[in-house]
Amino acid sequence: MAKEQEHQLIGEYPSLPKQKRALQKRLALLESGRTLFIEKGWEQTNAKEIAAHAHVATGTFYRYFKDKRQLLMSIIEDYVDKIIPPELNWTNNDPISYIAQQLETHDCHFQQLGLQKLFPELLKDQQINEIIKENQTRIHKKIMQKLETAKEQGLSWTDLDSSITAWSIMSLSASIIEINQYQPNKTNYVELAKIICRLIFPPEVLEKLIESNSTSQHTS
Amino acid sequence: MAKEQEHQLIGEYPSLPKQKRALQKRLALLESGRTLFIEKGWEQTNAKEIAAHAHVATGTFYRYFKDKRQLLMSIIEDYVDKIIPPELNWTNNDPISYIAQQLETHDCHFQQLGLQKLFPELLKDQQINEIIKENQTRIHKKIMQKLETAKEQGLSWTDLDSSITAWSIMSLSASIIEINQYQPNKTNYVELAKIICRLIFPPEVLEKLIESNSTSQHTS
Amino acid sequence: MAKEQEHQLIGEYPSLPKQKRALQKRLALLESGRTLFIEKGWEQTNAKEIAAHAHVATGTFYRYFKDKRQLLMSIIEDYVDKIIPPELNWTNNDPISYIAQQLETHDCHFQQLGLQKLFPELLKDQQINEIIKENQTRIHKKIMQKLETAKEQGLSWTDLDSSITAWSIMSLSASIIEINQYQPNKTNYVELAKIICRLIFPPEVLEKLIESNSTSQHTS
Amino acid sequence: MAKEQEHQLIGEYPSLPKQKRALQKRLALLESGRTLFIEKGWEQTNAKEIAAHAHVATGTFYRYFKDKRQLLMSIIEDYVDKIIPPELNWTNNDPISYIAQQLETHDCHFQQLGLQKLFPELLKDQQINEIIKENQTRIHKKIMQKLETAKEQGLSWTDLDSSITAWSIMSLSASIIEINQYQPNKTNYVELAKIICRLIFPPEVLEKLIESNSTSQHTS
DNA sequence: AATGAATGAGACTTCATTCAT
DNA sequence: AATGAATGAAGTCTCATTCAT
Repeated sequence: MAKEQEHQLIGEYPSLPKQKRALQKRLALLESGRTLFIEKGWEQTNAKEIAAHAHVATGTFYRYFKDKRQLLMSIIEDYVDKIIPPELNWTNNDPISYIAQQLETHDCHFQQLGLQKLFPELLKDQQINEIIKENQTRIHKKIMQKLETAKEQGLSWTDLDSSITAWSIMSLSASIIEINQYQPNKTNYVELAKIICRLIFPPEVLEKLIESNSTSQHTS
Repeated sequence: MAKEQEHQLIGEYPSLPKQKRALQKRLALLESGRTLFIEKGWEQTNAKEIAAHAHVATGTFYRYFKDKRQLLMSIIEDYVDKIIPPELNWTNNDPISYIAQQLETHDCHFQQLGLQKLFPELLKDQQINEIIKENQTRIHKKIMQKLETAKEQGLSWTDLDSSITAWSIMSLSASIIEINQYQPNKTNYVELAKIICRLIFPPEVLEKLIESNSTSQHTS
Repeated sequence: MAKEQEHQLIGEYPSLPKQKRALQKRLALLESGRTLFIEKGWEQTNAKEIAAHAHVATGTFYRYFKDKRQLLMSIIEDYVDKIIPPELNWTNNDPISYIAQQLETHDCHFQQLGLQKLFPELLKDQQINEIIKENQTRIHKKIMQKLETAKEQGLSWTDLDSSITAWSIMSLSASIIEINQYQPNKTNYVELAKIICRLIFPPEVLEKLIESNSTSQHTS
Repeated sequence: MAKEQEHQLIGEYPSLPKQKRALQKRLALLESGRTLFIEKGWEQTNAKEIAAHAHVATGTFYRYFKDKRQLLMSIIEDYVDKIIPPELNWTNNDPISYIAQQLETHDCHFQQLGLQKLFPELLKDQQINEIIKENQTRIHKKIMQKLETAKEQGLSWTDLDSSITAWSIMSLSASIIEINQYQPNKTNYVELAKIICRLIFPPEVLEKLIESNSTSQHTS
């Protein structure tokens, strides 16, 4: 803001189109909201503070957001996919390292957003709840289909229910965040990946998969 | 007030009711609080309503509870162990049916309490959070020890990290509630139990365990 | 309850029973509201001020009144009959002095209430508007009936429409307030009464009425 | 702003628009304001809406009007004479039909403006109040003078106070609007005119006046 | 001149908690 | 102990008006 104003006085306006500047204020509010929600908690943060922290007037807050909740909604809108366990895709890869990497990415995103503390609050919102549920269902379906395919190809366990296995995989994926809180360790990703793989592949199959993928990578 | 508090431990009730009627009022308030919190949500319920619903005066509320939060704390105090994933003990049992039954019990308790809706609120409370964390850690330790023992006895997988496996088991146990919400089914308990067992025992071990236990049960 | 409480403590409290005290607060708020509305105007007065002026907390205001408007409603509720033109009854009286006296009473009430300034505001309220309209219609009906009777008895003009005359009488009655503002004078009441009488009685009839009433009063 | 105001008379427009387009905007705002005030009420209408309805920006509103109130003032400025009871002039006419026609004209104007709903608001404005009062006084004076003249010529009642009669006539004239609301009827104008005439002329005088005027009209 | 985003004072209201009875 | 009226801080949100472009 300081920079901008320097240019204004001199007369060479950066001349950001109105919409863009407005967009910036909106973003400032979003960021300010996210920061404060994480820092002080949802209930402990009020619209006035969010506005002040974003260096705008209270009224401006209400130009862009109906209320505090809508701000929260907007904050997570773009990140819905990141607060949802990753869609694990193990085909054509070394499953363990692939999954481990996915877990790490998911965990990083989540941590970066600092949304852990907001998560409970999010769940209260029916709309958000629905979005999350839909995504969960969608992902569950994809994972299940892959499990079925794998089963048909004789790659996976035959005695486990695909649907429950899919939910389990999702649950385990999500748990990486909690595990890292209790017991932070770089190897958690790999270890959890191994566990997830155990739910999918019998050990001998997994070995072959790793082998073949590492070979193909070698050749390629 | 200062005086009174000197005589009290923090978190204790403003006055320990010794008479029956008083105890009844306290219980009425607890029940009233639980009902309303579940029905309308924590924030949407106020002290006046809780008191009214319990057929006492607003002021009486504060004779039994320091504030609204303490009421919530008291509500869950007795149930902390029930909102925590069960401590799975598979020794000397058919692991699958034993775990399945544990899952069912846990799920039932949880559902009955209707605490799902309060859970997010609970997590905000540092004190409760700590209690939960402690319990989690304690349970994790126990499970891990059993896993280690099992490993030593050659009963369990040797390539999985015991600690992460223990967390995974806990995570899966807790996920039964969510799974039942997405896909209600009586067999979920058994299917999830199978999955948990897969993380512990190689299939051939599990078979033997089941066999021996059913035999031992026959003989006994 | 009031009695009981007097005996509880030494008994020398002003010890107004709860209800009574509450009622007093309510009255204080009503009076405070009336005063401030008249003094500063409706829009310029807010709930906080009304409460402060009545020496109660803001919240107390909202225990007794839903909002500012409801306070206003309550203020005038009891006075609705006083802000409505008087119901003129001239039978068996010296019409002029009777009407003059009625006008004076009405004017005094109105002035005392200081409601002139609030009147415009009152009219905005639909509910109040309806009450006023109903009363107006009721009074109009009564006056008209009397006019009809008088006409039948040959006491009143025969060429004037009773309904319009009734409205005119009401309008003139109400106008005393305005007239007194423009041109304050003790004789206004009598002069306006004369004018109203002119709309009802031909001069010769009026004379006889006055005469006979004054005679009957002498004899009685 | 300070500078600008120095060059302006209080109550004058921030800038006197000299160009056609500007004038049009001003008119659009006036019309927009009038419409919305009537439709939604004074308090319920805000500057933003008025501007939007006139297809100009919010800021433009304040180029033409100091504030919302000034807009209202400007709206009625041209119509002040129309919200004031008509100046009844009965000389050289059939008084009844003349007055009836005046009443109708007044009523029509008033209705057309839709100012009934704004009236209460107008009265709050001191400036407007004064204008109205001045006009009322002026009209009252004129009517009274005519009454005095009539009295001298032996045309009117001798026992009625001219001043009060004048106020009464004004009050009755104004009441046509209310009467029409309660009891809409085309003949109201004539009937009320008759009543007003009764306050001025004794029946026999009125008859003669009507006769002579109709004759004179015939001859002319 | 015109624009419309920005401002911020302040209105209204709720409710956890206290206190007089 | 019990009562419920009273408190008043704190929150949400509006809108007349200003201001940068």
